[in-house]
Amino acid sequence: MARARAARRTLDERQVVDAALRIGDEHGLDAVTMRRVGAELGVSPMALYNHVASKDALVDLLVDRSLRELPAVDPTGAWRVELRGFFTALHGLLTAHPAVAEAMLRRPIEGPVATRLADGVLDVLTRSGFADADAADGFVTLFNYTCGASLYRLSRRRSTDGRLAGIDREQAPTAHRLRGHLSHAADDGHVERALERLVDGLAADVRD
Amino acid sequence: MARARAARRTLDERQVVDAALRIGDEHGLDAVTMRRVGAELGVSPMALYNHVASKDALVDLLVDRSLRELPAVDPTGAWRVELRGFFTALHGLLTAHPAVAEAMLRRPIEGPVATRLADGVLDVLTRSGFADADAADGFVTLFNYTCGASLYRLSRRRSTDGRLAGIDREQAPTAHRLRGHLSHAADDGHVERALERLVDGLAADVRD
DNA sequence: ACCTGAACACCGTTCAAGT
DNA sequence: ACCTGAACACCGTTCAAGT
Repeated sequence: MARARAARRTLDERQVVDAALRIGDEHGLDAVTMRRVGAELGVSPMALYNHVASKDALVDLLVDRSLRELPAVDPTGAWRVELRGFFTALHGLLTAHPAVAEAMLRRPIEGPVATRLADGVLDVLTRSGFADADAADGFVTLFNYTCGASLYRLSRRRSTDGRLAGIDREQAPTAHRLRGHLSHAADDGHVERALERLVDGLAADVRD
Repeated sequence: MARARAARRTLDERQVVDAALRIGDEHGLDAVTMRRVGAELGVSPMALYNHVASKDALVDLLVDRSLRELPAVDPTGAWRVELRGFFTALHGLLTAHPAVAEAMLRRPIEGPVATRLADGVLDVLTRSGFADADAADGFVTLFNYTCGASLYRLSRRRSTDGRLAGIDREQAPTAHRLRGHLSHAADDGHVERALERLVDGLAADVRD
């Protein structure tokens, strides 16, 4: 009974990152401040510096932590299937955790989890007959599109009503007429279809 | 002579936005603070609020201002040529003005210039036989890729040495071997080639 | 009509001090 | 070894005051 009480409330990196992720998911990356994370953990802001080097380092850890949710690709699998699966999952992650999408563009991502995931994608491509340069180009193209698509959806969500209401019918008649389609272009189905096309487009690079 | 003297140093919105753009291009978007823009203009930070509604509004104006550099698309032109030209120019703009790229993802872009440009792209697509939904999808896909590619290059530039040095050879052998190619995937030539492919991929949507 | 200065409620981070 | 409180140099913005 004596050793169970008080629970030895020791802080560690994992708790700090989890708290930051919680706040980020709920209130956006801007809400992730050292003061607020400290408050969430019932601790002084300065206590966090015993476990993370800086605010920037905390954001990097937050990204790397959440990337763990992604399934690794099977390097021996069919490349089209693996790529579609991976980037669809990445897009799902980024739209489910907008703070991660925000963080990925504020900071270069070079954490261990990100690196391991990229390695798997590149591996399946080179094993499938892609030259090194084509594998790298294909990966980066898909990655760039996926981040862009997540950000586009995020910005739609942040927009006044998410429906592109600000478009002037006189000044921009076509954009005005297509405003509904422009909003829906961020939907899951459309993104998945675009990813499928991008993946298929890489087929021209496979050497026989 | 009497009315020429003292030059009636009146501040206006244009001067404020120009100063913000100057600071952003040189020192990044984070350096664009009301205090610093005020200092650049030799004026109190609070003077700016007579010409822009808020810091966020100033960033929106900064984006819209710099988008003016882009050439409008010719709605009667050949859609492949027009699209390639427009998105290549957009990518050039975003890499030349990193602050604009940063701003485009922090804020939804709905300014008048952005809207007019989008209208031109959508117009050339619908005139060329694209259904409304396909035109919107195609535009958004290209836009997302272009923003993503600009951010990727920006993050490479921000990286420790821009060469992906942090990749562990044991943990991620393929990524390590391809690190040179991964860095170069952000180069102009590679982005233009990817844009060309994306544009060509849309051809399947044209109804005859 | 436009500008200023002081003030408020925030930031990240340093540093000396506590246990 | 870990945590705290005060302090510093910043933010955006409000508000009363000046011209």
